[in-house]
Amino acid sequence: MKQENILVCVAWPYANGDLHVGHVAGAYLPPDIFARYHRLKGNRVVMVSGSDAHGTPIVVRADKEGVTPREVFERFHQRFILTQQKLGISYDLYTHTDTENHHAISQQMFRKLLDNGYLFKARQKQLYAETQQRFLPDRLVEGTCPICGYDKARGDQCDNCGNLLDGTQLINPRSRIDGAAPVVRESEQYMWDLPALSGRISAYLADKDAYWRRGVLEFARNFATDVQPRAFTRDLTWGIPIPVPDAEGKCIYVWWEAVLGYLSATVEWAKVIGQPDAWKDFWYGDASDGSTRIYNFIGKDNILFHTVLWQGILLGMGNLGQPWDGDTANPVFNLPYDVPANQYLNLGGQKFSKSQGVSLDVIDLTEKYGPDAVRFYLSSIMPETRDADWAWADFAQRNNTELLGKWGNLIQRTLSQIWKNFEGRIPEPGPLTEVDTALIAQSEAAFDVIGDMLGKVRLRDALGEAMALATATNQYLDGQAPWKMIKVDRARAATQLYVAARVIDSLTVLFSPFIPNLCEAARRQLGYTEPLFGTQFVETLREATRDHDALRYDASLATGNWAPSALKPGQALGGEPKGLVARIELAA
RNA sequence: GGUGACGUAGCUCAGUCGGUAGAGCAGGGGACUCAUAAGCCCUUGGUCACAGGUUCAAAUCCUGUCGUCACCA
Repeated sequence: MKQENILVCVAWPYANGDLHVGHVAGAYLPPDIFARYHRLKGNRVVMVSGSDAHGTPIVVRADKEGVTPREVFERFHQRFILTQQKLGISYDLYTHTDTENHHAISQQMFRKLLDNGYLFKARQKQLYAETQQRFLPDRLVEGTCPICGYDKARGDQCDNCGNLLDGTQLINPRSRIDGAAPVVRESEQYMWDLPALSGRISAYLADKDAYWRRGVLEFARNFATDVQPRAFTRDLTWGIPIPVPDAEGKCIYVWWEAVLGYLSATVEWAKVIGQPDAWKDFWYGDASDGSTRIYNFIGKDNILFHTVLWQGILLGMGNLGQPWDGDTANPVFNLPYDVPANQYLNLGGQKFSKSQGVSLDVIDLTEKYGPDAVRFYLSSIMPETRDADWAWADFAQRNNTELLGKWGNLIQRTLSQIWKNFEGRIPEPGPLTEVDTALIAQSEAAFDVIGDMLGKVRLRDALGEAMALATATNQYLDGQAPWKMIKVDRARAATQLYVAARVIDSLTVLFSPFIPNLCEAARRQLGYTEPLFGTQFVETLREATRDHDALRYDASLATGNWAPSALKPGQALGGEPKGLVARIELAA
């Protein structure tokens, strides 16, 4: 089969607070499962993301703490790297938006849109904080609602009556940072002529019925038909300056350069691996036969940006060639093939909210329970169709009954019988009975069935299907009872245990996108010495004026294949089998 | 306020083009013992948010209400 180019784009976390399990379940774990599957299939996978470094909230936080914005975002960038490394989110490149590379490409984006006629100037009224010499985002202003009179309405919305507001409408506005009254100031900004692109965006959305999630598509179409021009620049101190003369203090609005990160990070990845043109295979490669695909994994709050606005940028830019440099030879960008947005994960029925103490520290969780217990639970309740809920009792129960009871115990009961009765070597099978071949056939078919689900980003279903095969194997063992057979017909018992071991071998691959660590460990117990996957590492990447840390993935040692087991009789187990899955006992 | 999505067993969720409601877990019972008292078999349990409507037939289509969520210069 033809090797496919799969670009896995992951939402860029904003470097202003820690990641919690809700983020992980919604946006970070799904792409990792997806990427691991495609790597096993032998496809060329690049998975990119990074920390979103710019914007006023980071500046405000920095001011509060008396440090620079760079210090704030660097701190969270390091936390994001650590968190995702602990969970095993296998980025080919996890970078950030304050690199020279990203700045340069963002400025190219601005120039392309300007040169292509999609940006125009307009004067805007905005609230300006004289005490801080800074324009204030609407959400950082509060005052009296002009509609209902509520005196703690925010500039973007009134929490009392629910109406949307413009910060300049507030009566007695005051800064939520220091309480000082802001003033209205006019400012000239570049506006993005999104309506000029709406026809092409709608055309892009027209043929997605077959495979986009319905809610995502409805949402996108709804907006694509009626778009307004949007501010493309802001008066910002911490951002990417626009590359035009006399534009002091004007930066590209954070959202636009953040989504551009998907492109710039792919470019950076290509540089880092020493093949500077490799990114073009994904962004310019022939996608007409479906063999080159771009996926964007996000939470439901980002749907608009990733199904309409980002497409608008890509269409508006056309390509990354620079007409002002005489480079017009490049073709147009590929647009995202699918945007499998997830719903939210709540915690014990409440929304995650750090300020109200509703949060779960991911680093802490992985250290206490191991990454795979967390990955398994999040995968089995993954909010693919609607909001889901993290319930502690459910977490422990699923771990103990499914991951441990069905899967871990299946390995343990099979291998320990082999260890005790067959000198720790995979036994030589005799003739296979109908029951044997039926189970093996089921395990082989599972690669297509589960692969199909994974390819369609139905991850929760795929995990359930793998677990069903584990159950079938447990049923097989209970029906065959090799522990009895060993006493009367050693050869038949050998066959039974071989069949079970062989299906387990297949299951270590089928489960591996979800619970890679447990599967690698199970394979070592089966006697394999080579890993399915590569390894993650943190590398400091150097540019001319500054360095940055990035999370990377080295696939050179990976040997996994999305293919049924070819387990060899006689293979020596990797030592006496020991339980792989830890029981979780919650304190009462 | 506008737009969209969702509301199915105690819990987490499936239900494709309308045809007498499903799975896993929890609860109850049983046979076994290789296995981390795990696994296997059987089983209780639902007026499919509510109210109307279309239809021979609606969880499924339409309208309204309530609730939840997201997005909206």
